[in-house]
Amino acid sequence: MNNLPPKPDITDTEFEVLDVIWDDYPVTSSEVVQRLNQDKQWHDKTVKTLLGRLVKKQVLGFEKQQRQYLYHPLIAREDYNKKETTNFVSRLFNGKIAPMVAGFANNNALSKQDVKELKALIDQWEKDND
Amino acid sequence: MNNLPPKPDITDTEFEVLDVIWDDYPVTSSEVVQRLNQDKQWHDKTVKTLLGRLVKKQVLGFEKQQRQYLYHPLIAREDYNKKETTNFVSRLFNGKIAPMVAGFANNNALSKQDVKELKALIDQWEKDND
DNA sequence: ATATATCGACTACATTTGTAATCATAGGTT
DNA sequence: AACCTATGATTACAAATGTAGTCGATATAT
Repeated sequence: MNNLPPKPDITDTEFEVLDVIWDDYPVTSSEVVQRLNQDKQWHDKTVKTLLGRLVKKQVLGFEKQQRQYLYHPLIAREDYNKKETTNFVSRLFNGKIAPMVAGFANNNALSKQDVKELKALIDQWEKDND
Repeated sequence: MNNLPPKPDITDTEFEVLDVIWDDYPVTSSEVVQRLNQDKQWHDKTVKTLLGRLVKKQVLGFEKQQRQYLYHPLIAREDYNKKETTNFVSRLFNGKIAPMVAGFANNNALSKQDVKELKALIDQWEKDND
C-alpha cells in the first residue's frame, strides 16, 4: 500500500489544471484551456506548459489521438484529497480533526446542512465500529 | 473585518519556524534554532534567513534586547489556522467540511476520541444555534 | 587590551514556479 | 502544391524558495 511516487508536489497553478481534468476526461489541451478560461485568463501556452509539467511529474498521462494528446489523470481526486487532508490536519492540528472542525464552526462557516451530514457520518462510523 | 496584509504567503520552511515561535515567545533566534534542531538539521544561517523573511512579510515582529532580537508572532496561530482551513476546504472540497471529514473517516484516521469530540462539538453548535 | 565567538545585515546561488515566446511540424485550406 | 495554423517540444526569464556564506560590529573570554 502507498506506493506512489515520492512526492508529486503539485503546485497551485498545476492544481487548477488537474482540477478541471478530474471533472471530465480524457480531454485535449485546447479543451482544458477552454474550461479554465471560464474563470481565468491564462494564455494557452501557459496551460500547455502546465500540462507538460504534470505529465513529467507523472500526475497526468496521455494518448495520442492523431496529432493531439488526450490527457487523463494518473491519480484519483479522492486519493489526492485524502492525502492532502491528512497532511494538512497533521501540520496544523496535530493530526486531530475535531479542532479543525471546531475552528470552522467557530468561524460561522458551519451550516445546518453541514451538521446534518456530520451527524450522519458519525452515525455511520459508529455503526461500522461496533 | 479581515484587514490583514493581502497574502502573507508563508512558505513551508517559514511555517516550521513560525510554528515553534507560536509554541512560546518572545524568543531569540538562537532559541528558535535550538527548538528546530530537535527535529531538523537546519543551519543556523538558514533559520536566520527565514526569520528575516518572516519579519519582512510582517508575520513576525521583534524587539531588541541588547544586541539580540526577541521575536514574536504578529498573527495568531488560531487565525492562521482558520484562514488556511477555509482555503483548504474551499479548494478541495468545494467549501463543504463534511466530505473532508468523510474522507478522513474513510481513511481509518478517525479515532473514538475524535468522534467523541466531534459529537460534543455538534451538541454545542446545536445549543448555540437554537 | 586583544582575540574570538556571535549576531544581524547583506549577498549568493541553484531550483522551482508562474507566465509565456519561439520553433518545427503535422493537418487542414485554397 | 503552397500556405497557414494549431499543436507539442523546447527555450526563456523574472520572482520566489531553500539553503547557506561573507561581512562588519558587538559581546565575551583570556
